[in-house]
Amino acid sequence: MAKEKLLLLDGNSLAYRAFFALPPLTNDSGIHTNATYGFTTMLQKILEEEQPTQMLVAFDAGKTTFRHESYGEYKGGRQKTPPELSEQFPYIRKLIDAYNIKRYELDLYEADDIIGTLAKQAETNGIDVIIVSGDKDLTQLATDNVTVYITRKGITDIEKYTPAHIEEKYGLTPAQIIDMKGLMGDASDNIPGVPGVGEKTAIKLLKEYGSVEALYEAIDGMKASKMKEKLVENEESAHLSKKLATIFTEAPIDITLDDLAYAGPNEDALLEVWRELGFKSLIEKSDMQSAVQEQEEIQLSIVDHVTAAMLKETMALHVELENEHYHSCDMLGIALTDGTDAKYISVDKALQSDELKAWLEDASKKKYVVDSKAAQAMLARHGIKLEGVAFDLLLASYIVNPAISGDDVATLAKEFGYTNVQANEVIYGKGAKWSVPEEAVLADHVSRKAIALWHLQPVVEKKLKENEQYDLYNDLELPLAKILGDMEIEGISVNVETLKQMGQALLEKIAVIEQTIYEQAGEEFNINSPKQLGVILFDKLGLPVLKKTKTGYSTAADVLEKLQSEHDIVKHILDYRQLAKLQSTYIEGLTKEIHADDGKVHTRFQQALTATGRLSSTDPNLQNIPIRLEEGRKIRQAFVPSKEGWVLFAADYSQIELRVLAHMCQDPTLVEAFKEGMDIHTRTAMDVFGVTNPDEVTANMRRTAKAVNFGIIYGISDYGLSQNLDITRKKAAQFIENYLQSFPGVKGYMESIVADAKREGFVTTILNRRRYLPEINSSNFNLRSFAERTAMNTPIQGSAADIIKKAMINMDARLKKEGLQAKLLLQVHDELIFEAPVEEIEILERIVPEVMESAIELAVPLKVDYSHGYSWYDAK
DNA sequence: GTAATCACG
DNA sequence: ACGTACGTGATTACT
Repeated sequence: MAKEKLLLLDGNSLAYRAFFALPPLTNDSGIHTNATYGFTTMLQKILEEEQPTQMLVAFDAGKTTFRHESYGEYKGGRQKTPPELSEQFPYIRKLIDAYNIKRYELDLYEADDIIGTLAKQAETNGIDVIIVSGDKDLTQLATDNVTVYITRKGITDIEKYTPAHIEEKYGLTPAQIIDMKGLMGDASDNIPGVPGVGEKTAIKLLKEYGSVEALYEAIDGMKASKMKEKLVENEESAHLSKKLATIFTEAPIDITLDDLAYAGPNEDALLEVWRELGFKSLIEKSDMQSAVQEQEEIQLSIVDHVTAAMLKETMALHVELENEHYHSCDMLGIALTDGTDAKYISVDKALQSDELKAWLEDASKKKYVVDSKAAQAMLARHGIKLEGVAFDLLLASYIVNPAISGDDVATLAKEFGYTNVQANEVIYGKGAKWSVPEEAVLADHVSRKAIALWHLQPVVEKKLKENEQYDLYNDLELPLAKILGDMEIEGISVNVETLKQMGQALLEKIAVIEQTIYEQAGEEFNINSPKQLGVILFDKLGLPVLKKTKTGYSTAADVLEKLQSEHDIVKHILDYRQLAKLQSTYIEGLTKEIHADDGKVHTRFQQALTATGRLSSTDPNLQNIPIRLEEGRKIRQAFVPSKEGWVLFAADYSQIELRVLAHMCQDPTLVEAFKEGMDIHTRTAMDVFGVTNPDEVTANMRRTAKAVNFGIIYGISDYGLSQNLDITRKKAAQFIENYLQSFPGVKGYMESIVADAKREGFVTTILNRRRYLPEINSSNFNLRSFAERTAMNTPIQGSAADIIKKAMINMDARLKKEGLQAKLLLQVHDELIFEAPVEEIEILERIVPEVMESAIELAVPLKVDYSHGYSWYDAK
């Protein structure tokens, strides 16, 4: 049998090390994970390298130890453990348990003492011992059979202390480490030592005298010096300090070496904890991922013929898709359950069944689904109009907590403690290994999803009601999903020819600029590579470096703009960048997304993604089509109506976020300004610059005021404003102060919303959407400041999102009621884009502003601007 | 996969 | 003193 090897870990010390060595990390639920992650990687590495036969992690027990009896101030004056670390200790314990590693703590004793005691016992029994800690004190335990591993700066970087290494490093024996600490003390443990004696002096003294005791026996013979005085004066302290630093190797532990046998982790439990903590890279690296989570049996039947008897009044329905691109991918299967057994129906059978089609289209038959919009869009491609969605797990989870990420049923289910369903990755694999399994496996997986939905519907709805968010979910998000589905399915026509011509013109221009840049640089290089560009600009041409990134020089537009006067090449690079962006993203990228069959693009609006409640748009993103610069704006000429004689109609909220702010803070000046229909940036300029007449406000003053207003919405900071306006921080701070003095209501609101967030842990919008801010009470300045700005911004941005969502629902109803052909196509945060027959424009001009302005009544009026034209470009 | 950049509100 | 504007998505380069 191989020689036994005992690994002893200092749990507290390693957790602290990991916490301070790694940047602040959090998982999807906002729990900090830097200590747990560092601890885990360290553990993984050491397990692999050492292959121990026995293991234990020791922890410090409560606050007081036997050392406090002889010295009350022991470890006094220590900083309180940061809450971001405290919250991680339970997970570290969970991790250790999942590894099947013994952990131990003992009242009145520190982890050191437990480790010392066990190390001694093991050595007596001829077992090799390795001790791992971040605390050098432990090196006193080193012997020929006991090696002490101390982590260096990182956590996986380790220095191995054997007696020989200690001799080499300090010229001392391990036992003399204690004497060294007795003389020099330890600030972190509040051990006094002898003032004025540091590491160097302590080592010198010990080389000469051997120990603290021997030193004091010989002290009379020492020649008079300042140091001798200090030593004499602090003799008592030296002895006490040595005593405190001595690790006790006779602790009354009630575990034996036999209890410490280590035979490897419980892989399922470990994966479970890793998933909870969001250690995706570790899960992927490990070969445990294939380990199938223990699943309860389910009752399911694969049906050949859908009968009316199978289709109940209320059922969980799952439509399994190949991937997230539901406008183009395949459907893999369908499962239904009413809480008894589950029915799995293959795609072929499902599409042949008129009974199923009728049931799916029957609004009175209630369906519990996940991602109703995806199911709606997929079924629509097969001529089935999904109706009667009564529960959508994706949306409900998002409302409970928008930080919950992922659209996999397994991921969402787990948030609510339901685990009887596998992650897609487990069933299909990922990347190149992705494949659809045999039907039995697929049927089981899809059925489990339906069963999960059935179980979760009451659980999640209860949670929504507890948080008073059921209305937001049921009356806003759920009906909105269907409207968004209709919009996506409808799509918007894009003229390929227009794009093609623009692309050709762009390519020619780009080629010319490219040559000019190469000439001015004196060589050819990849202009698209910031790294290569940096070398040309800052090394070769010697332009001044104004800003750096983590990896090198910054070549971002704001930096280049400041360098324009330095060299002609800069302007050309800016032009190149602008045109290259248009070409790659908006000409080539957009063209790829045009469906060949209808000449349209069908974006996907992500409804359960943003932290604030906004939508986002992907494949293609239609919410960032250029508008600010004329060259880019022309891209909009390619967006056209789908029918002859139709036009595009666009309506946007004017200053919706500032109006929301006015409503929430009730600042009299701000409210009044909106009620009187004033230009809000001019009004702000008057207050910030102290002028009484709007005519005195210059264009520049208004521009500055506009930036201040943005700053207010974003959670103002003087630095941010100074960067934006390219002014000094001091000036920016002055503007902010002027603003807050002029609008005391805003100041009060900002203060109270941050205070609320600190108390409740979350902020809310007008319709009670929540965003949790776990870092609002962090002791880390950056994290806390970020959370504070978020607390100020989210209610504003989120409430604006609430308003336009409500407007979309009301608008959809209104279009139906009026019997119009006009269709809503796009939403871009504060604007709605429709297409309509030209003869309906007059009606739209009347009803769209009316519906949008009355979506939610605020303390200030909402204002909507609108226009129409043959293309999106012309609807300005 | 991450970083840098840039498009939008 | 700390280092920053809020919220997104796509492309490219590079490891």
